[in-house]
Amino acid sequence: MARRMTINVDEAVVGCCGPIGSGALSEPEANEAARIFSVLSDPARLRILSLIASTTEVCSCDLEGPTQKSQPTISHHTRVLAEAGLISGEKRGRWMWWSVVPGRLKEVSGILSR
Amino acid sequence: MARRMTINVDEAVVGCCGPIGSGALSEPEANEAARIFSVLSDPARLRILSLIASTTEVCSCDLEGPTQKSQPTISHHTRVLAEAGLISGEKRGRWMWWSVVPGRLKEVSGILSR
DNA sequence: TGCTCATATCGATGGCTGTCAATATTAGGA
DNA sequence: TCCTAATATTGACAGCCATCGATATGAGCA
Repeated sequence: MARRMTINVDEAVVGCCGPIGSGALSEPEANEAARIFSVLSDPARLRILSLIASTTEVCSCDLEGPTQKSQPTISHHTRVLAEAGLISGEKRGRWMWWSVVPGRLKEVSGILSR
Repeated sequence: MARRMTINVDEAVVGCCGPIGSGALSEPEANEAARIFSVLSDPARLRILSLIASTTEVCSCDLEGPTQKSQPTISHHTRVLAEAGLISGEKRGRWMWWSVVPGRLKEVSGILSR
């Protein structure tokens, strides 16, 4: 049986702040935005995200090869991406399948508009 | 007299990679993209960027107050932002004036599209 | 040329995090 | 209920970086 697993998505993050050019960011706004971008500031994590975003679904086991990272490291990165609301995972049998959260990437990129 | 100062803008960064959802990022592409996002992953730096992006020009001296950071720290952050091609500075007299580089923010946000 | 002031650079430090080995957990199959 | 396989968690460590005090640079001014 399939279960939707959305791990600890911080709801407050989802609409953290308006465009960066419309008024100075408050300290909490800046903290939240920085936290999102820090999730995107790791090469391995970006490659994982791009692998998932380029298809509909990717198994955790198919991420070790392309990224050349150990299994615990992959697990760590997918968790971080999920907690940031960028991807969500579904466990089917022994396998974990990841897919991007629709609209989330657009939301984050919206921070950078003026 | 005014001089345009563009500090060490890495040209190769400008078009580092296509949208994150159109094929897996190569290792160099991921490295470059991660480097850009790491520049955006600091709260103080984001506040500085938003202060500059919300007006046409901001003096370095006007960044210490709102951010509550020391002068060396401000100088460090503006340098990092400039090296990432996000802002550019112009020295007039004793003051350094910063403004956003047109189109650069849009370029970076483009990485996050599918 | 001195003096002052805005900014830049240097050096040191504390905290954060990416990484992996070892281990735990959980699901399917016999 | 064992065994195996996929993933999660834990613990430890190394490298990076934000921060600031001290100092250097350089521009305006008298």
